[in-house]
Amino acid sequence: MDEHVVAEAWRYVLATHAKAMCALERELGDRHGLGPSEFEVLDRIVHHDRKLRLQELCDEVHLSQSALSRVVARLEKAALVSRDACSSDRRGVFVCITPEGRTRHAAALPTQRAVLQEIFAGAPALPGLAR
Amino acid sequence: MDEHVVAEAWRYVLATHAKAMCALERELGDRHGLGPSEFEVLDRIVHHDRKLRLQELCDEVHLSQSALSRVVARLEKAALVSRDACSSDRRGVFVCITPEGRTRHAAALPTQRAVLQEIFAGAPALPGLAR
DNA sequence: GTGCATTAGATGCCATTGCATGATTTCTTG
DNA sequence: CAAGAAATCATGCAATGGCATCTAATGCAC
Repeated sequence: MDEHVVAEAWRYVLATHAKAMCALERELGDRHGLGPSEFEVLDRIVHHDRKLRLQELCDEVHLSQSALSRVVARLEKAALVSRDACSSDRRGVFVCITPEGRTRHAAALPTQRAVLQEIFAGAPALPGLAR
Repeated sequence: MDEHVVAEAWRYVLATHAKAMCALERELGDRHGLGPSEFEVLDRIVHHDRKLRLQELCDEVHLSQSALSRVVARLEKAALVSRDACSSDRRGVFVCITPEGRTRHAAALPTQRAVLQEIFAGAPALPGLAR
């Protein structure tokens, strides 16, 4: 692939990621007391609509296993999820979203959508995917 | 813009950023002892081919002013750049790349290019930009 | 069943980052 | 010129992340 195109694509990814992450951190944090990672985890659980093993979550979020472990720990401390033992494999841990977790996620979702909308609307973003 | 398209674009940005950053960190780190931020700063200076004010750099890299200050401090400790006083504005600091800095950058550049090439070749990436 | 490799998840440690703030210098206003 | 506002860069601090490692549980080979 042409080197110049790669460089341009990389600059686009870097810029978009930086802008979006920064905005998400600010908006989700100020408005809902959630970090992007916390929201992401809640979002994945809501999306699947069932309790998930930590390892399953690990495949879906772009975090190391250790970072995910800590995010879940923070969420549990905030009572937004609970960690339940897995009866079939006692090493495993199920992460269950609590009612309060659902509420917080539902409240934060429009904020996240709005931020991303804003970012990607501003710059045509991904012309190839955008139709 | 369609909500689904935005979500897809955001997933693309997240995934590409994570994969590329991780690979860059590994390859640049192992092969050349540079982090992505360090390389980025060297690259910007080489690109402009002159000494830059810290603030100018700040506009070009996606780092906070404080993070940039520390990256430059690390680069200085590694003797890859020098911090020179700015005579016209004694608050300012010029960042000059050293000969060794140029050498290291030149050595690392192909690695960076190869990593990005690999990432963006693997998945067609940005069809809209990719031709 | 015993022992060894493997897997799941938690944790110690360290590096990097952003925010708030500090110190110094420059600019602006009167 | 004096005083306060603004700009530039450095630094204290806390949060987050990854790597290596630890513990516990499972699976595999014999």
